[in-house]
Amino acid sequence: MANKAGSMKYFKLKEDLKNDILSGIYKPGDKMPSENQLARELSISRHTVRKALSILEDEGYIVAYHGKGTFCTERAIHKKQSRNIAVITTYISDYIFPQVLNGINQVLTENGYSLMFKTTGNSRVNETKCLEDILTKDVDGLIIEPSKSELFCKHPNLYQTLDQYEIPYVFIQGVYSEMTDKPYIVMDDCKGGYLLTKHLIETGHRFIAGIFKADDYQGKERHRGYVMALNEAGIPYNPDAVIWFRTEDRASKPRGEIHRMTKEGFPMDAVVCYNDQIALEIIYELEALGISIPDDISVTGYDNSALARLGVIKLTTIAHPQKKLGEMAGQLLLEQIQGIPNEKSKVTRVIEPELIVRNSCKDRRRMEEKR
Amino acid sequence: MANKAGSMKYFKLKEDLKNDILSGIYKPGDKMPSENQLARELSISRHTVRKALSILEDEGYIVAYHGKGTFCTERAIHKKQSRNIAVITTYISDYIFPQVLNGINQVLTENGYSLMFKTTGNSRVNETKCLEDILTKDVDGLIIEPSKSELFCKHPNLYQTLDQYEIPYVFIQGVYSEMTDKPYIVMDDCKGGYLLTKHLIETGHRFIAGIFKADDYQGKERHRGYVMALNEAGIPYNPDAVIWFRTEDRASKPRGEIHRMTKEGFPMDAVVCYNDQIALEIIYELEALGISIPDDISVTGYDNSALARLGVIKLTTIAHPQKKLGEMAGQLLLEQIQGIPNEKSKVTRVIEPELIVRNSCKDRRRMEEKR
DNA sequence: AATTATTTGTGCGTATGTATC
DNA sequence: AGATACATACGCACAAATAAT
Repeated sequence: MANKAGSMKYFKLKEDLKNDILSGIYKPGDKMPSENQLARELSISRHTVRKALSILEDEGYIVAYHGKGTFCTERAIHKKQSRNIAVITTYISDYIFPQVLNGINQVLTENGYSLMFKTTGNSRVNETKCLEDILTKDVDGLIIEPSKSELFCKHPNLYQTLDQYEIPYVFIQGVYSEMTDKPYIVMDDCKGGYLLTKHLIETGHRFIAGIFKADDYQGKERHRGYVMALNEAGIPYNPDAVIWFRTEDRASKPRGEIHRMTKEGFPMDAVVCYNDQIALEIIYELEALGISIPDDISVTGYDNSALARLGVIKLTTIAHPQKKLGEMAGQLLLEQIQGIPNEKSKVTRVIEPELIVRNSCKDRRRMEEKR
Repeated sequence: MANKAGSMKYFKLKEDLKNDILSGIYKPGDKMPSENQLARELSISRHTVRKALSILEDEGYIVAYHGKGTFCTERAIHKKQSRNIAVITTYISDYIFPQVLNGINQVLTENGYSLMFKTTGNSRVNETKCLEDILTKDVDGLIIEPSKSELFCKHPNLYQTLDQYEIPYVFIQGVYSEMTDKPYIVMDDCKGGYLLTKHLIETGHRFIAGIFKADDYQGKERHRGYVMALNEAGIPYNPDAVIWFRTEDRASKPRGEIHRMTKEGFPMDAVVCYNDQIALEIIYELEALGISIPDDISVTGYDNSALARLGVIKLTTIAHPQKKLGEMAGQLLLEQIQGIPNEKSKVTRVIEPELIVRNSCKDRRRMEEKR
């Protein structure tokens, strides 16, 4: 009897208690009213009270101790603490990623987390899939290297969902331009491009070509630094001296274009390359055309990868503290997870680039002096 | 009353019913006895029956439909299909691992799985931790590269637990000698060592030193092949010509010993090295001592890593189909997961080694002919 | 050191509501 | 309409753990 509209008393009680907890009436650690007390005050049976409490316990809001009482859970439990963290990168085995992953792995396993890895192959469709997939698992946090970071973010809604679930995330290597208010760790790629170009200018180069990646943050930034250095030295910027490539034509376009420019007699005494990989390809291409590196043309790389040190021609490049980047990302994410939400959410860290001079560039001032 | 030893009737009933389901008395889709029927037959109250059933429903073994009845869940639920797979390796960024992980990643993500990575740093204590940790998460399968695989397995009980939970696992790179009945994928390292040594013998070498890793499967196997080739050619095996090192003294011992042997005038015209990394270190050490490679001493590597191709001295080595190994491991694990358990559980695949000849070895027959 | 009150955990019996067949 | 089965709810009794007396 006495049971019409607001049926399912246990459900209503459960919801009421949950709201009381969430609104702070019962604070973490507080003792909840005893079962008998609730039953008496609400004029319902203890059995019904127990059912409601049992559900709340399953959901993690309260804990019952035999003989002591029922207590509101210490740290808001709706955060399930899976101690899993997801890492999404473009590639897993290429280039600098192994070391970055190594750094992430080290910091986070030291803190008792397990890592889940996913790769996008620099495809935004895959990035969407990865994010959706991760939302079905439960992870405490996310480190993500955006795919084609210079294009518009394709799925802001997924990041909103992450925010709703209060799953912190940290960008590395690049950021979507609309999301720069989120925590991210990048190298100052602009300054890196600037340092390389400035070094070439200071060592007597005047016709400096550039090869940059069009569809990521780093490419655009390195190009920006390249332009800054030229402007600063009063050398006019020539768009025809810049080759833009994308993920899709990575393997063919830079070599093809440099081949064409050489054949057409485009004046060049140096090439600033997007990274070490491209630099080596350019060197092979130029040497195949009978051009000597660095005697005829100087070439710079970026990242100081293993490739830069091992060949006959050792690349002048920018040091990329790969493992350090991973460690910093792990550390920043830990702070996001442990720290109070809605506070210092705009943390960003920038890694300073460092110029490494090797023998892929020639100091052309001496030649002038010798004349 | 009537309540002594087998206390907690609901618990006992829950366990009994679970066993009945697992042992096939109730098959997926079957209708379970009604609450009243169970209560009557077991002479317990319906309330107690309900409690037991409610727990089983939470655990996913049964589903209750209002007004219809309670049914055994379709696909045996105790296999929770988390679609997570764990990968445990010794290292993550070193050497050939990135490519192996790449292969695993590709095959398994294509099949809708997410990967969880853990590294041991080749420490068996860490391997134990990783396995324990993985048992707390739920994974559908496990790919593991054993740490110090030539030593006795330190935690057979953990693998037994995996068996109990019916979590399939696949070994890569090596196997604990007690567990060769488990599925694993390894290269025929013995044959690889044999091929390298045989090649050196055929090209006129007679004083062939060897450097091998003592604490893993691969090291022992490669050494075995080295000995086989020597025996076959009638060259006596000289233990003093073999340097054994372990994970701990990896960085110092091989270089130190080869230095000592050289200084002592130990006769050598070739060195078979455990892998490319060691080979390069030995080359540096020997060249620092004024010995020319390959003119004075030939050196072989193993794995055909990026290191083997990039230097001035390009290593004669054994091709390691790194990505392929990862793909095969992923494939084998998928078969274990999808296949009927207790069937073809002894699947093992061996990768054939392939000799790659480069310029770190000299053909000394020509010298003899010229005389 | 033993007792007592309080509180949660287990179990029984009953009644009513509601969905399915 | 009626039988069956699960869902919700009430009341009671006792066990076991805890804390205070």
